[in-house]
Amino acid sequence: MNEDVFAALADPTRRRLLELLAGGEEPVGAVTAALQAHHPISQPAVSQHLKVLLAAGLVSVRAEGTRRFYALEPRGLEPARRWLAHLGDPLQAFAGPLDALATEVARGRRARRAATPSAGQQDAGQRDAGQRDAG
Amino acid sequence: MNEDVFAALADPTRRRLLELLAGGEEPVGAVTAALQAHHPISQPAVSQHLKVLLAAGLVSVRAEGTRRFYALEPRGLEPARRWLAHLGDPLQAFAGPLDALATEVARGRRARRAATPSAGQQDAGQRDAGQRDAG
DNA sequence: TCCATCCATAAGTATCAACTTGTAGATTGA
DNA sequence: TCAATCTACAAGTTGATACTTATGGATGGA
Repeated sequence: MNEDVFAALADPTRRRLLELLAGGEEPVGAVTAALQAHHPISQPAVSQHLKVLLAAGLVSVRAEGTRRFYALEPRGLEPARRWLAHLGDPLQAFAGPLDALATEVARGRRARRAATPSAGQQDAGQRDAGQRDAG
Repeated sequence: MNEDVFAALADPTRRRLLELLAGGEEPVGAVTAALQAHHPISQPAVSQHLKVLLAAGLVSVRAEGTRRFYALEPRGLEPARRWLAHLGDPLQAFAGPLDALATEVARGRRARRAATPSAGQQDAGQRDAGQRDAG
């Protein structure tokens, strides 16, 4: 649900946590021990990473006794997957959100093409970044 | 090539740059202008972002005159795509890399069960990494 | 040659993020 | 009730990173 998914995935420790949870739900202590087998890390640090993953919708929690079982939430990865897929299929992708940007870029191309190359094109673009060709 | 691909993708400005370049190669000035249509950002900042994307293998450059054309490098996204795909297919994925970790997790469970904890709690678990229970 | 343009690098700042230690809340067992 | 265990929160530190302005190198036109 969150487009901060990529930010959550940026940390290698968090990616390792997701890999661990891909095998099934685990309590915090178990994944902490698993991480510690690789490199020293404190239990609060793991809790904080899990919190980030939870906020990003990449994991879910279930309490049982004193333990909290975290599980991978596969649907949370969909925004990332979709974004990557669309970037490979630029034909129809990003039509909406990129509309304005595409317009800007297209203007740049036109400017370059039609340019009476004596005048700067981008300087105008940078300074005049207010005008919009909204069309 | 780089597993820092996720780190490169973590920044929204860099993602927007990739979206812009998905429409075809563009010189720095054009993408700078496009970004500036959204929010103020300096040209050096854009250059720095492009440098990060280049290091991550997500874009390529081509010099032409005074301009440098950046283009999306679709193959650079493959590690990210693959990682996401494998996480969705946990059945066979990560069997190798996660083997050791899974072992650790299992050992942690056993340790918790069998442990005679006199002092530390899970600290003992990571130090204890010697006993093996083949059952 | 001189100047303008395009872009990258340098240097400095400020915000953010990952980590630590310490501790508190919740649950379980004696 | 008391002690032990599991986990999250609080506060503080440190390093990374995203940004700025200033500037330099390269190219192209007059």
